[in-house]
Amino acid sequence: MPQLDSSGGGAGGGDDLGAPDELLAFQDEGEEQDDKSRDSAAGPERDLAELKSSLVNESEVAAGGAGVPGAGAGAGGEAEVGAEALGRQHTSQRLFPDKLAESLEDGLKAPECASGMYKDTVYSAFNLLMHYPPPSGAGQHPQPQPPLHNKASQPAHGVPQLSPLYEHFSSPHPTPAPADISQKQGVHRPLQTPDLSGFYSLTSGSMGQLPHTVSWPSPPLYPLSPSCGYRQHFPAPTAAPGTPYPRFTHPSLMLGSGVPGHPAAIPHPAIVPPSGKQELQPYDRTLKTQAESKAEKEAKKPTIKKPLNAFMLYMKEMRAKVIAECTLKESAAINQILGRRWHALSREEQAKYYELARKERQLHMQLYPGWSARDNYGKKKRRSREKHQESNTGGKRNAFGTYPEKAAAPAPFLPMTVL
DNA sequence: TGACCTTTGAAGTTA
DNA sequence: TAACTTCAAAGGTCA
Repeated sequence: MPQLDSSGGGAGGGDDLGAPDELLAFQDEGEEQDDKSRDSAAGPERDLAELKSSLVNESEVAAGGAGVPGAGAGAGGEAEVGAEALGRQHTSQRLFPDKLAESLEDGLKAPECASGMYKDTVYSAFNLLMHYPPPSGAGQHPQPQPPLHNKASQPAHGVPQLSPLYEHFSSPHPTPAPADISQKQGVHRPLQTPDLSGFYSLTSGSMGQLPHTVSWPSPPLYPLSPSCGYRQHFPAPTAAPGTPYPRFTHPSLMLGSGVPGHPAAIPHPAIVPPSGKQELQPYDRTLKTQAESKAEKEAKKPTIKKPLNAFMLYMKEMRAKVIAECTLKESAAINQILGRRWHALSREEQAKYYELARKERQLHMQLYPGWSARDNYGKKKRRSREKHQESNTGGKRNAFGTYPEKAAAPAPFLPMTVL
């Protein structure tokens, strides 16, 4: 049983952010330890074979109209997938009629996909993280944090995405941000610990949002592979001698255009305009009423993204690897593989990501004390997904991602709740 | 152009 | 409090 939060409060020194589900998940993991041991012993080839087998079975189900429940999920170590995943796999099979299975088949055919599947899992980011000082640890000099009254009061371009924390650890150039910058530049919400500032950098996914006005050698700085966000293999930026390495590693440093003395303001990628469209030019704006402008302004408030959970961090790290190994590109297919790999991970391996995710949540809380996941509710339009699900499965997906009407598998976390 | 697909986990909402 | 819903990443796909 991994001691995520109970062993001295973890690396973060706080149990408050330890997600209950982590422990629950591990409890569940513990019950499946035998299965996982068998999985591990069998090696990646077995996993792939099962995955492939499941896909074949799913195709058979699709073709025959009625398959054998559970057969598609494989046997033995895949029991966890079994009934619980049946609904999802039915769904996926339904939604990716042949393409998904085909793409997965193609990917699995690649020898490197099977051979390298579980090798060389890189946890360098986590290892670095483990040496990371606690956010509000002893010896620090916490600065007063002005409360976050509302998002409108935030700097319009100062919203980091927490995942860069993770990415930053993989960076060959962990550039600690100067602690004094936040003070000099009127940072809205300084970090408690200057060390933390070094873990915020621009993410891969939104690099294109950076304006070209930024005066540094842009190409080498950003992750070239938007799919993985890795930075560790990127060449060092080639700046002129004496040119300071561009530092935008902290949201406090990513100041908006309204900040005096900062012509090269950098909107952080985590600040996602809801529409993704350019704002109206000033002369266009005159055409709008004040009310409309106000409403528009409200709608265009920067979005603070949710911190990534353990699985998301795992996906972010492993996605590129899976893509390279399996020559897959469809995220849906890749995510299926990653989901299975995630289940195949040992508890210790998963614990690393849980801990990493806990760190991200800690940082997120420190940076945005007033932020709530609720803030982003409704920002994504779910057009007719519910309708699709209901019509196709006869019911809504429950909290465990299953469809109770079809998959009556017990809740995986039930044992822990009993305990 | 933007929702959908797919995955798990966290957190919010609802009954 | 259990059950349910939404969002987080990612990129191809499709309406």
